[in-house]
Amino acid sequence: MEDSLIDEHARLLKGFEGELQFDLWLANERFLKLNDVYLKIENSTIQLDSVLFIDDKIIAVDIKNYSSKYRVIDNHWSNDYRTIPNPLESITRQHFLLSKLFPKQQIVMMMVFINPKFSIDKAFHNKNIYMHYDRLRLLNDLKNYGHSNSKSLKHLNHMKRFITDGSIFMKNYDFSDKQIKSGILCSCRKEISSCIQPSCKYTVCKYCNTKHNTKELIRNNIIEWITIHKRPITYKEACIWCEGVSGSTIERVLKKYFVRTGTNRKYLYDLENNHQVLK
DNA sequence: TGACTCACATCCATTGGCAG
DNA sequence: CTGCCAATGGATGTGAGTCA
Repeated sequence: MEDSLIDEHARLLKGFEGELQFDLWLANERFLKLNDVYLKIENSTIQLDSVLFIDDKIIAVDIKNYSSKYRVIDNHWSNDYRTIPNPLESITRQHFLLSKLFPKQQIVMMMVFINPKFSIDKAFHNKNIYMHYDRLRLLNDLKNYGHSNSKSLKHLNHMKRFITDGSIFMKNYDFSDKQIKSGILCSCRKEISSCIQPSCKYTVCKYCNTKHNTKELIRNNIIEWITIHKRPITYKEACIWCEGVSGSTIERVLKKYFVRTGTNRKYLYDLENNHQVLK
């Protein structure tokens, strides 16, 4: 593969990981939601990482998985390796195009910088911008909009009419499991299987020192697998995916946190609230 | 048909977490 | 600090499906 394609692939994979992380933020919420949608509106195409439909509001969330220190220079952001256009400006264009589908006052634009390693030298004054430590504030803000109802479903169906396949953005990238490594990931996206100690309820990440409940760590990794593959997981697949964790523990996690379907040797484990992910 | 595999279920010694 | 209890991994058993 050409270097530029490898870079592009790494960039897309990173963005994808950010979206998965955001899914975990909302794992216990019951909002109508579309992930990674491409909308064709009057000959323009926009990509939205996540769209939530809560009461009469359409909440478009742009998820950024930047992982370094940025400086604001004029209308650009710079780190040690690159300079990018101010990402906040893309929101304006998305808002403008979305306002052709829905009344402006019903559209909420949000941006989430989900990676703990991201920092910027200027404070944001927009309350709809969230940092990695703002999960609870974001959940609280979403709940203040109400809950998903028939109005939300109507909006979702209206948006679906404008969905395009996104091929102009994605080219021919393949995110098959061959390219995604197994193992337990911390919220800092480092592989921490080696940090899991036998008989220990908690696991401390050696990279970011975050203390995790081991079962919840395993649960989140399995949710990630289900999100990636868009289907329930088998016991064996969970064992392979959670490399380094004993089969007994994986069994207990599957039993405790997931819904089992199928019969005899064809058991599948799915999310308890899978219906909230509509795509 | 029998050996093998899979997906648990059960048991048990060991260990960590935490209340008192 | 101590002791209780919950959680752990490993060993073993079981029943159903697969394959030669």
